[in-house]
Amino acid sequence: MRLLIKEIANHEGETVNIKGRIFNIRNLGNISFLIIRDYSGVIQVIASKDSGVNPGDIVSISGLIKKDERAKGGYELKAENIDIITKNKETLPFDLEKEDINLNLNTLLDYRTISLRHPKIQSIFRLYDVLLGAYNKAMREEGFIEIKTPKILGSASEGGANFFQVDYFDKKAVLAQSPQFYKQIMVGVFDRVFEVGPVFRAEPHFTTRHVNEYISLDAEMGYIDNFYDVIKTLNRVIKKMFSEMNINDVPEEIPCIKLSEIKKIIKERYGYDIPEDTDIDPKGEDLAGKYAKEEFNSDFIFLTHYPMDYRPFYTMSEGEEAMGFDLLYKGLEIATGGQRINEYDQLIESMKKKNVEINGMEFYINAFKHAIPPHGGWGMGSERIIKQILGLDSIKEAVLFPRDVKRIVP
RNA sequence: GGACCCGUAGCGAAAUUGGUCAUCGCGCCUCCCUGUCACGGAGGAGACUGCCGGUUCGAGUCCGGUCGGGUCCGCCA
Repeated sequence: MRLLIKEIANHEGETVNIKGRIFNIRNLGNISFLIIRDYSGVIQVIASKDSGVNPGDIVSISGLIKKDERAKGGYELKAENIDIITKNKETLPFDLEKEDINLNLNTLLDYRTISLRHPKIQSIFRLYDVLLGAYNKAMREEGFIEIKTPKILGSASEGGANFFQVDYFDKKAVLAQSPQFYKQIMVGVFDRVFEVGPVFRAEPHFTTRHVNEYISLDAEMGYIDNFYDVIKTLNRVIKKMFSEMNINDVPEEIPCIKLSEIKKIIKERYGYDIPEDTDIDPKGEDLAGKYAKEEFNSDFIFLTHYPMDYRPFYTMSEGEEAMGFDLLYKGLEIATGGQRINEYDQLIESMKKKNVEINGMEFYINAFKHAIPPHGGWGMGSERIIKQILGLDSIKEAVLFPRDVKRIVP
Protein backbone atom coordinates (compact mmCIF):
# COMPACT_ATOMS: atom_id res chain seq x y z
CA MET A 1 0.00 0.00 0.00
CA ARG A 2 1.27 3.45 -0.90
CA LEU A 3 2.49 5.58 1.97
CA LEU A 4 2.47 9.34 1.45
CA ILE A 5 5.86 10.93 1.90
CA LYS A 6 4.56 13.38 4.49
CA GLU A 7 3.63 10.39 6.69
CA ILE A 8 7.11 8.92 6.71
CA ALA A 9 8.10 10.39 10.10
CA ASN A 10 5.23 8.45 11.68
CA HIS A 11 6.47 5.08 10.43
CA GLU A 12 10.06 4.86 11.62
CA GLY A 13 11.43 1.33 11.50
CA GLU A 14 8.70 0.06 9.19
CA THR A 15 9.09 -1.27 5.70
CA VAL A 16 6.84 0.78 3.46
CA ASN A 17 6.13 1.60 -0.17
CA ILE A 18 6.22 5.09 -1.66
CA LYS A 19 5.35 6.21 -5.17
CA GLY A 20 6.54 9.38 -6.81
CA ARG A 21 8.90 11.07 -9.22
CA ILE A 22 12.69 11.21 -9.08
CA PHE A 23 13.78 14.87 -9.03
CA ASN A 24 17.49 14.40 -8.48
CA ILE A 25 20.17 11.76 -8.08
CA ARG A 26 23.40 12.24 -6.18
CA ASN A 27 25.75 9.42 -6.95
CA LEU A 28 28.66 8.79 -4.56
CA GLY A 29 30.37 5.66 -5.77
CA ASN A 30 28.68 2.74 -4.12
CA ILE A 31 25.90 4.76 -2.53
CA SER A 32 23.27 6.76 -4.36
CA PHE A 33 20.83 9.35 -3.03
CA LEU A 34 17.52 9.68 -4.86
CA ILE A 35 15.34 12.70 -4.20
CA ILE A 36 11.72 11.58 -4.55
CA ARG A 37 8.63 13.79 -4.48
CA ASP A 38 4.96 12.95 -4.35
CA TYR A 39 2.17 15.48 -3.93
CA SER A 40 2.61 15.49 -0.19
CA GLY A 41 6.33 15.99 0.21
CA VAL A 42 9.93 15.10 -0.52
CA ILE A 43 12.18 12.33 0.82
CA GLN A 44 15.73 11.13 0.33
CA VAL A 45 16.09 7.50 -0.68
CA ILE A 46 19.29 5.48 -0.31
CA ALA A 47 19.84 3.23 -3.28
CA SER A 48 22.65 1.23 -4.82
CA LYS A 49 24.58 2.81 -7.66
CA ASP A 50 23.15 0.45 -10.26
CA SER A 51 19.45 1.11 -9.62
CA GLY A 52 19.02 2.06 -13.28
CA VAL A 53 16.87 5.10 -12.63
CA ASN A 54 17.14 8.64 -13.97
CA PRO A 55 15.72 12.02 -12.99
CA GLY A 56 12.14 12.32 -14.20
CA ASP A 57 11.27 8.63 -13.78
CA ILE A 58 8.10 7.67 -11.93
CA VAL A 59 8.99 4.99 -9.42
CA SER A 60 7.61 2.72 -6.75
CA ILE A 61 10.09 2.19 -3.93
CA SER A 62 9.84 -0.24 -1.06
CA GLY A 63 12.20 0.00 1.86
CA LEU A 64 12.91 0.65 5.48
CA ILE A 65 12.31 4.05 7.08
CA LYS A 66 15.28 5.13 9.13
CA LYS A 67 15.80 8.09 11.36
CA ASP A 68 19.06 9.76 10.33
CA GLU A 69 20.41 13.13 11.39
CA ARG A 70 22.38 13.35 8.15
CA ALA A 71 19.23 13.44 6.04
CA LYS A 72 17.24 16.62 5.48
CA GLY A 73 14.05 16.35 7.51
CA GLY A 74 15.66 13.74 9.76
CA TYR A 75 14.32 10.65 7.97
CA GLU A 76 15.28 8.65 4.93
CA LEU A 77 14.18 5.53 3.13
CA LYS A 78 16.62 2.68 2.55
CA ALA A 79 15.48 1.18 -0.73
CA GLU A 80 15.06 -2.58 -0.90
CA ASN A 81 13.22 -2.63 -4.19
CA ILE A 82 12.83 0.01 -6.89
CA ASP A 83 10.31 -0.44 -9.70
CA ILE A 84 10.13 2.02 -12.55
CA ILE A 85 6.43 2.64 -13.08
CA THR A 86 6.92 5.03 -15.99
CA LYS A 87 10.24 5.82 -17.59
CA ASN A 88 11.23 9.36 -18.53
CA LYS A 89 11.97 8.90 -22.24
CA GLU A 90 13.86 12.11 -22.86
CA THR A 91 16.24 14.24 -20.81
CA LEU A 92 14.40 17.15 -19.23
CA PRO A 93 15.05 20.52 -20.91
CA PHE A 94 15.98 22.09 -17.56
CA ASP A 95 16.69 21.07 -14.00
CA LEU A 96 13.70 20.80 -11.68
CA GLU A 97 15.63 20.25 -8.46
CA LYS A 98 17.47 23.56 -8.46
CA GLU A 99 16.23 26.03 -5.88
CA ASP A 100 15.05 28.42 -8.59
CA ILE A 101 13.97 27.37 -12.03
CA ASN A 102 15.40 30.55 -13.57
CA LEU A 103 13.81 30.49 -17.03
CA ASN A 104 12.78 33.24 -19.39
CA LEU A 105 9.02 33.71 -19.41
CA ASN A 106 8.73 32.32 -22.90
CA THR A 107 10.64 29.15 -22.04
CA LEU A 108 8.69 28.82 -18.81
CA LEU A 109 5.44 28.85 -20.78
CA ASP A 110 6.55 26.89 -23.83
CA TYR A 111 7.56 24.03 -21.53
CA ARG A 112 4.65 24.64 -19.16
CA THR A 113 3.80 20.95 -18.80
CA ILE A 114 7.22 20.43 -17.26
CA SER A 115 7.96 23.74 -15.55
CA LEU A 116 4.77 23.36 -13.49
CA ARG A 117 6.41 20.37 -11.78
CA HIS A 118 8.98 22.62 -10.12
CA PRO A 119 8.18 23.03 -6.41
CA LYS A 120 8.32 26.83 -6.52
CA ILE A 121 6.07 27.02 -9.58
CA GLN A 122 3.71 24.56 -7.92
CA SER A 123 3.55 26.72 -4.83
CA ILE A 124 1.99 29.55 -6.86
CA PHE A 125 -0.95 27.31 -7.68
CA ARG A 126 -1.18 25.85 -4.21
CA LEU A 127 -1.67 29.41 -2.97
CA TYR A 128 -4.21 29.98 -5.74
CA ASP A 129 -6.07 26.91 -4.51
CA VAL A 130 -6.24 28.45 -1.03
CA LEU A 131 -7.43 31.75 -2.50
CA LEU A 132 -10.26 30.13 -4.45
CA GLY A 133 -11.38 28.12 -1.44
CA ALA A 134 -11.21 31.19 0.80
CA TYR A 135 -13.27 33.35 -1.56
CA ASN A 136 -15.92 30.69 -1.77
CA LYS A 137 -16.02 30.29 2.00
CA ALA A 138 -16.08 34.02 2.73
CA MET A 139 -18.87 34.64 0.23
CA ARG A 140 -21.05 31.89 1.66
CA GLU A 141 -20.50 33.31 5.14
CA GLU A 142 -21.82 36.63 3.82
CA GLY A 143 -24.98 34.90 2.61
CA PHE A 144 -24.16 34.76 -1.10
CA ILE A 145 -25.05 31.71 -3.15
CA GLU A 146 -22.77 30.46 -5.88
CA ILE A 147 -24.02 30.52 -9.45
CA LYS A 148 -22.56 29.65 -12.84
CA THR A 149 -23.70 31.67 -15.81
CA PRO A 150 -23.20 30.98 -19.54
CA LYS A 151 -19.96 31.91 -21.25
CA ILE A 152 -21.35 31.64 -24.76
CA LEU A 153 -23.54 34.65 -25.34
CA GLY A 154 -25.93 35.57 -28.10
CA SER A 155 -25.29 39.26 -27.71
CA ALA A 156 -22.42 41.43 -26.64
CA SER A 157 -22.60 43.09 -23.24
CA GLU A 158 -20.65 46.15 -22.26
CA GLY A 159 -19.00 48.50 -24.66
CA GLY A 160 -15.27 49.03 -24.53
CA ALA A 161 -13.66 45.65 -24.24
CA ASN A 162 -13.88 43.60 -27.41
CA PHE A 163 -15.39 40.18 -27.73
CA PHE A 164 -14.15 36.96 -29.22
CA GLN A 165 -16.59 35.83 -31.85
CA VAL A 166 -17.42 32.17 -32.23
CA ASP A 167 -19.53 30.17 -34.63
CA TYR A 168 -22.58 28.76 -32.91
CA PHE A 169 -24.30 26.37 -35.33
CA ASP A 170 -25.94 28.71 -37.86
CA LYS A 171 -25.49 31.78 -35.65
CA LYS A 172 -22.74 34.06 -34.43
CA ALA A 173 -22.02 34.11 -30.72
CA VAL A 174 -19.47 35.76 -28.45
CA LEU A 175 -17.51 34.63 -25.41
CA ALA A 176 -18.57 36.37 -22.21
CA GLN A 177 -16.24 39.15 -21.14
CA SER A 178 -18.14 39.40 -17.84
CA PRO A 179 -21.05 37.68 -16.08
CA GLN A 180 -22.47 41.17 -15.52
CA PHE A 181 -25.98 40.86 -16.93
CA TYR A 182 -26.66 37.43 -15.56
CA LYS A 183 -25.50 38.17 -12.04
CA GLN A 184 -27.67 41.31 -11.98
CA ILE A 185 -30.65 39.31 -13.15
CA MET A 186 -29.92 36.73 -10.45
CA VAL A 187 -30.08 39.39 -7.75
CA GLY A 188 -33.76 39.48 -8.60
CA VAL A 189 -33.87 35.78 -7.73
CA PHE A 190 -31.48 35.15 -4.83
CA ASP A 191 -30.66 38.67 -3.53
CA ARG A 192 -27.00 37.76 -3.15
CA VAL A 193 -25.01 35.79 -5.71
CA PHE A 194 -21.39 35.17 -6.52
CA GLU A 195 -19.58 33.51 -9.38
CA VAL A 196 -16.08 32.25 -10.00
CA GLY A 197 -15.51 31.73 -13.67
CA PRO A 198 -13.56 32.56 -16.82
CA VAL A 199 -13.99 35.80 -18.70
CA PHE A 200 -12.62 36.50 -22.15
CA ARG A 201 -11.19 39.80 -23.32
CA ALA A 202 -10.30 40.24 -26.97
CA GLU A 203 -8.00 43.17 -26.35
CA PRO A 204 -4.49 43.08 -27.80
CA HIS A 205 -2.63 44.24 -24.74
CA PHE A 206 1.06 43.60 -24.15
CA THR A 207 1.60 44.09 -20.44
CA THR A 208 2.58 42.07 -17.39
CA ARG A 209 -0.90 42.44 -15.87
CA HIS A 210 -3.17 41.31 -18.72
CA VAL A 211 -4.22 37.98 -20.15
CA ASN A 212 -7.05 37.33 -22.57
CA GLU A 213 -8.71 34.70 -20.43
CA TYR A 214 -8.79 35.02 -16.66
CA ILE A 215 -10.81 33.89 -13.69
CA SER A 216 -13.05 36.60 -12.33
CA LEU A 217 -14.34 36.61 -8.77
CA ASP A 218 -17.75 38.20 -9.18
CA ALA A 219 -20.47 39.19 -6.75
CA GLU A 220 -23.76 41.03 -6.85
CA MET A 221 -25.95 41.97 -3.86
CA GLY A 222 -29.46 43.41 -3.52
CA TYR A 223 -31.10 45.91 -1.19
CA ILE A 224 -28.07 48.15 -0.80
CA ASP A 225 -28.44 51.78 0.26
CA ASN A 226 -25.47 52.87 -1.80
CA PHE A 227 -22.17 51.57 -3.15
CA TYR A 228 -20.50 51.89 0.22
CA ASP A 229 -22.48 48.80 1.27
CA VAL A 230 -20.67 46.97 -1.53
CA ILE A 231 -17.33 48.37 -0.41
CA LYS A 232 -17.91 47.25 3.18
CA THR A 233 -18.83 43.75 2.10
CA LEU A 234 -15.86 43.45 -0.23
CA ASN A 235 -13.63 44.74 2.57
CA ARG A 236 -14.81 41.98 4.90
CA VAL A 237 -14.50 39.32 2.20
CA ILE A 238 -10.97 40.34 1.36
CA LYS A 239 -9.97 40.40 5.00
CA LYS A 240 -11.27 36.85 5.44
CA MET A 241 -9.74 35.64 2.19
CA PHE A 242 -6.33 37.03 2.94
CA SER A 243 -6.28 35.66 6.47
CA GLU A 244 -6.80 32.18 4.97
CA MET A 245 -3.62 32.90 3.02
CA ASN A 246 -1.88 33.96 6.24
CA ILE A 247 -1.92 37.62 5.31
CA ASN A 248 -3.33 39.40 8.33
CA ASP A 249 -2.68 43.08 7.76
CA VAL A 250 -5.81 43.88 5.74
CA PRO A 251 -7.41 46.92 7.44
CA GLU A 252 -10.87 46.71 9.00
CA GLU A 253 -11.58 49.77 6.94
CA ILE A 254 -9.59 50.06 3.76
CA PRO A 255 -9.00 53.75 2.99
CA CYS A 256 -11.43 55.19 0.50
CA ILE A 257 -10.74 58.24 -1.59
CA LYS A 258 -12.28 60.05 -4.54
CA LEU A 259 -10.46 59.82 -7.85
CA SER A 260 -10.25 63.60 -8.12
CA GLU A 261 -8.75 63.74 -4.63
CA ILE A 262 -6.09 61.12 -5.21
CA LYS A 263 -5.04 62.88 -8.39
CA LYS A 264 -4.46 66.07 -6.38
CA ILE A 265 -2.55 64.19 -3.69
CA ILE A 266 -0.35 62.46 -6.22
CA LYS A 267 0.48 65.77 -7.81
CA GLU A 268 1.22 67.57 -4.54
CA ARG A 269 3.00 64.72 -2.83
CA TYR A 270 4.89 63.05 -5.66
CA GLY A 271 4.90 65.75 -8.33
CA TYR A 272 3.15 63.48 -10.81
CA ASP A 273 0.55 65.39 -12.76
CA ILE A 274 -2.40 63.53 -14.27
CA PRO A 275 -4.55 65.78 -16.48
CA GLU A 276 -7.97 66.44 -15.02
CA ASP A 277 -9.99 64.94 -17.85
CA THR A 278 -8.12 61.63 -18.00
CA ASP A 279 -8.31 58.43 -16.00
CA ILE A 280 -5.61 57.51 -13.51
CA ASP A 281 -2.77 55.74 -15.33
CA PRO A 282 -0.58 52.82 -14.15
CA LYS A 283 2.07 55.15 -12.75
CA GLY A 284 -0.65 57.05 -10.90
CA GLU A 285 -2.06 53.80 -9.53
CA ASP A 286 1.36 52.83 -8.31
CA LEU A 287 1.68 56.19 -6.52
CA ALA A 288 -1.81 55.83 -5.07
CA GLY A 289 -0.67 52.50 -3.64
CA LYS A 290 2.43 54.15 -2.24
CA TYR A 291 0.29 56.85 -0.66
CA ALA A 292 -2.01 54.25 0.95
CA LYS A 293 1.00 52.49 2.42
CA GLU A 294 2.67 55.63 3.72
CA GLU A 295 -0.42 57.40 5.02
CA PHE A 296 -2.59 54.49 6.21
CA ASN A 297 -0.13 51.59 6.32
CA SER A 298 -2.49 49.80 3.95
CA ASP A 299 -1.70 47.73 0.86
CA PHE A 300 -5.25 48.44 -0.28
CA ILE A 301 -7.06 51.58 -1.31
CA PHE A 302 -10.50 52.19 -2.81
CA LEU A 303 -10.74 54.90 -5.44
CA THR A 304 -14.30 56.17 -5.91
CA HIS A 305 -16.41 58.54 -7.97
CA TYR A 306 -14.94 58.01 -11.41
CA PRO A 307 -16.40 60.13 -14.19
CA MET A 308 -19.27 58.33 -15.94
CA ASP A 309 -17.29 58.62 -19.19
CA TYR A 310 -15.11 55.73 -18.02
CA ARG A 311 -17.94 53.55 -16.77
CA PRO A 312 -20.38 51.26 -18.55
CA PHE A 313 -24.04 52.08 -19.11
CA TYR A 314 -25.43 50.01 -16.22
CA THR A 315 -23.50 52.08 -13.67
CA MET A 316 -25.51 54.18 -11.20
CA SER A 317 -24.49 57.82 -11.33
CA GLU A 318 -25.01 61.12 -9.59
CA GLY A 319 -24.50 63.89 -12.05
CA GLU A 320 -21.39 62.95 -13.99
CA GLU A 321 -19.96 60.85 -11.17
CA ALA A 322 -20.20 57.08 -11.14
CA MET A 323 -21.39 55.51 -7.91
CA GLY A 324 -18.62 52.99 -7.89
CA PHE A 325 -15.03 52.19 -7.11
CA ASP A 326 -11.80 50.57 -8.14
CA LEU A 327 -9.80 48.64 -5.58
CA LEU A 328 -6.02 48.85 -5.78
CA TYR A 329 -3.76 46.31 -4.10
CA LYS A 330 -0.09 47.21 -3.94
CA GLY A 331 -0.70 49.78 -6.65
CA LEU A 332 -2.54 47.51 -9.07
CA GLU A 333 -6.23 47.51 -9.84
CA ILE A 334 -7.63 44.18 -8.66
CA ALA A 335 -11.36 44.92 -8.54
CA THR A 336 -13.99 47.19 -9.95
CA GLY A 337 -17.49 47.61 -8.60
CA GLY A 338 -20.32 49.85 -7.64
CA GLN A 339 -24.02 50.40 -7.62
CA ARG A 340 -26.01 49.50 -10.74
CA ILE A 341 -29.05 51.13 -12.26
CA ASN A 342 -32.12 49.14 -11.20
CA GLU A 343 -34.94 51.28 -12.58
CA TYR A 344 -36.10 50.29 -16.04
CA ASP A 345 -36.58 53.83 -17.39
CA GLN A 346 -33.25 55.01 -16.09
CA LEU A 347 -31.54 52.00 -17.66
CA ILE A 348 -33.08 52.69 -21.07
CA GLU A 349 -32.03 56.30 -20.81
CA SER A 350 -28.46 55.36 -19.91
CA MET A 351 -28.26 52.91 -22.80
CA LYS A 352 -29.34 55.59 -25.21
CA LYS A 353 -26.85 58.04 -23.76
CA LYS A 354 -24.03 55.51 -24.14
CA ASN A 355 -25.21 54.39 -27.58
CA VAL A 356 -25.76 50.81 -26.46
CA GLU A 357 -27.80 48.69 -28.85
CA ILE A 358 -31.06 47.65 -27.19
CA ASN A 359 -31.78 45.05 -29.82
CA GLY A 360 -30.77 41.63 -28.46
CA MET A 361 -30.67 42.83 -24.87
CA GLU A 362 -34.36 42.36 -24.18
CA PHE A 363 -33.78 39.43 -21.81
CA TYR A 364 -31.73 41.75 -19.63
CA ILE A 365 -33.89 44.84 -19.86
CA ASN A 366 -37.12 42.93 -19.27
CA ALA A 367 -35.88 41.67 -15.93
CA PHE A 368 -35.88 45.30 -14.81
CA LYS A 369 -39.33 45.84 -16.26
CA HIS A 370 -40.44 43.31 -13.66
CA ALA A 371 -38.52 44.95 -10.81
CA ILE A 372 -35.03 44.29 -9.48
CA PRO A 373 -34.06 45.69 -6.07
CA PRO A 374 -31.36 48.34 -5.70
CA HIS A 375 -28.12 46.47 -6.02
CA GLY A 376 -24.42 46.53 -6.67
CA GLY A 377 -21.43 44.27 -6.84
CA TRP A 378 -17.90 43.75 -8.04
CA GLY A 379 -15.62 41.88 -10.37
CA MET A 380 -12.19 40.92 -9.08
CA GLY A 381 -9.19 39.53 -10.96
CA SER A 382 -8.07 36.41 -9.12
CA GLU A 383 -4.72 36.05 -10.87
CA ARG A 384 -3.84 39.68 -10.27
CA ILE A 385 -4.21 39.08 -6.54
CA ILE A 386 -1.76 36.18 -6.73
CA LYS A 387 0.65 38.23 -8.83
CA GLN A 388 0.65 41.01 -6.26
CA ILE A 389 0.90 38.78 -3.20
CA LEU A 390 3.89 36.90 -4.59
CA GLY A 391 5.43 39.82 -6.44
CA LEU A 392 5.47 37.88 -9.72
CA ASP A 393 7.00 39.61 -12.72
CA SER A 394 4.04 38.72 -14.91
CA ILE A 395 0.44 37.71 -14.36
CA LYS A 396 1.11 34.89 -16.83
CA GLU A 397 3.12 33.16 -14.12
CA ALA A 398 -0.10 32.98 -12.09
CA VAL A 399 -2.04 31.23 -14.87
CA LEU A 400 -1.50 27.53 -15.55
CA PHE A 401 -1.81 27.87 -19.31
CA PRO A 402 -2.10 31.57 -20.06
CA ARG A 403 -3.81 32.96 -23.14
CA ASP A 404 -2.36 36.12 -24.57
CA VAL A 405 -2.22 37.80 -27.95
CA LYS A 406 0.61 35.51 -29.08
CA ARG A 407 -0.17 32.34 -27.17
CA ILE A 408 -2.98 29.82 -27.31
CA VAL A 409 -0.73 26.76 -26.87
CA PRO A 410 -0.08 24.93 -24.61
C1' G B 1 -3.02 49.95 -32.24
C1' G B 2 1.65 53.47 -30.78
C1' A B 3 6.89 53.68 -28.77
C1' C B 4 11.19 51.08 -27.41
C1' C B 5 14.14 46.59 -26.67
C1' C B 6 15.95 41.47 -27.41
C1' G B 7 17.14 36.61 -30.57
C1' U B 8 24.55 33.23 -28.96
C1' A B 9 24.57 24.57 -27.52
C1' G B 10 18.66 21.44 -24.17
C1' C B 11 18.53 25.72 -20.18
C1' G B 12 20.66 30.44 -18.04
C1' A B 13 24.19 33.85 -19.31
C1' A B 14 29.53 36.28 -21.44
C1' A B 15 32.15 38.17 -25.49
C1' U B 16 36.87 45.80 -25.13
C1' U B 17 36.01 50.58 -29.92
C1' G B 18 34.09 45.07 -35.66
C1' G B 19 40.07 41.37 -35.09
C1' U B 20 43.39 34.64 -33.57
C1' C B 21 40.11 27.61 -32.53
C1' A B 22 32.77 32.06 -29.92
C1' U B 23 33.54 31.86 -23.31
C1' C B 24 31.29 30.30 -18.54
C1' G B 25 27.60 27.81 -15.35
C1' C B 26 23.62 24.04 -15.23
C1' G B 27 22.17 19.72 -17.75
C1' C B 28 23.98 15.43 -20.93
C1' C B 29 27.93 11.09 -21.91
C1' U B 30 32.46 8.17 -19.78
C1' C B 31 35.42 7.27 -15.46
C1' C B 32 36.61 7.93 -9.83
C1' C B 33 34.36 8.56 -4.84
C1' U B 34 29.54 4.93 1.23
C1' G B 35 26.80 10.34 3.70
C1' U B 36 25.65 13.68 -0.20
C1' C B 37 21.78 17.28 0.12
C1' A B 38 22.92 23.14 -5.60
C1' C B 39 27.66 16.53 -3.55
C1' G B 40 32.73 16.61 -5.26
C1' G B 41 36.85 15.31 -8.86
C1' A B 42 38.89 13.98 -14.04
C1' G B 43 37.75 13.81 -19.13
C1' G B 44 34.21 14.42 -23.34
C1' A B 45 30.18 15.59 -26.75
C1' G B 46 27.04 19.49 -28.04
C1' A B 47 26.31 26.30 -31.69
C1' C B 48 26.63 27.25 -39.49
C1' U B 49 25.53 33.31 -32.96
C1' G B 50 16.90 32.93 -35.62
C1' C B 51 16.75 33.52 -41.12
C1' C B 52 18.01 36.40 -45.87
C1' G B 53 20.86 40.12 -47.91
C1' G B 54 24.43 44.29 -47.48
C1' U B 55 28.93 47.26 -45.68
C1' U B 56 34.14 45.61 -44.64
C1' C B 57 40.53 42.72 -45.70
C1' G B 58 37.50 40.83 -41.55
C1' A B 59 30.61 40.75 -38.64
C1' G B 60 27.91 37.47 -32.70
C1' U B 61 29.11 42.86 -32.87
C1' C B 62 27.41 47.81 -37.98
C1' C B 63 23.06 48.56 -41.84
C1' G B 64 18.34 46.80 -44.32
C1' G B 65 14.64 43.17 -44.53
C1' U B 66 12.16 38.98 -42.44
C1' C B 67 10.49 35.61 -38.65
C1' G B 68 10.16 34.89 -33.36
C1' G B 69 9.93 37.02 -28.39
C1' G B 70 9.65 40.93 -24.60
C1' U B 71 8.67 45.80 -22.04
C1' C B 72 5.97 50.32 -21.60
C1' C B 73 1.63 53.13 -23.17
C1' G B 74 -3.57 52.94 -24.58
C1' C B 75 -7.66 49.86 -22.26
C1' C B 76 -8.88 46.96 -18.37
C1' A B 77 -9.48 42.80 -13.76
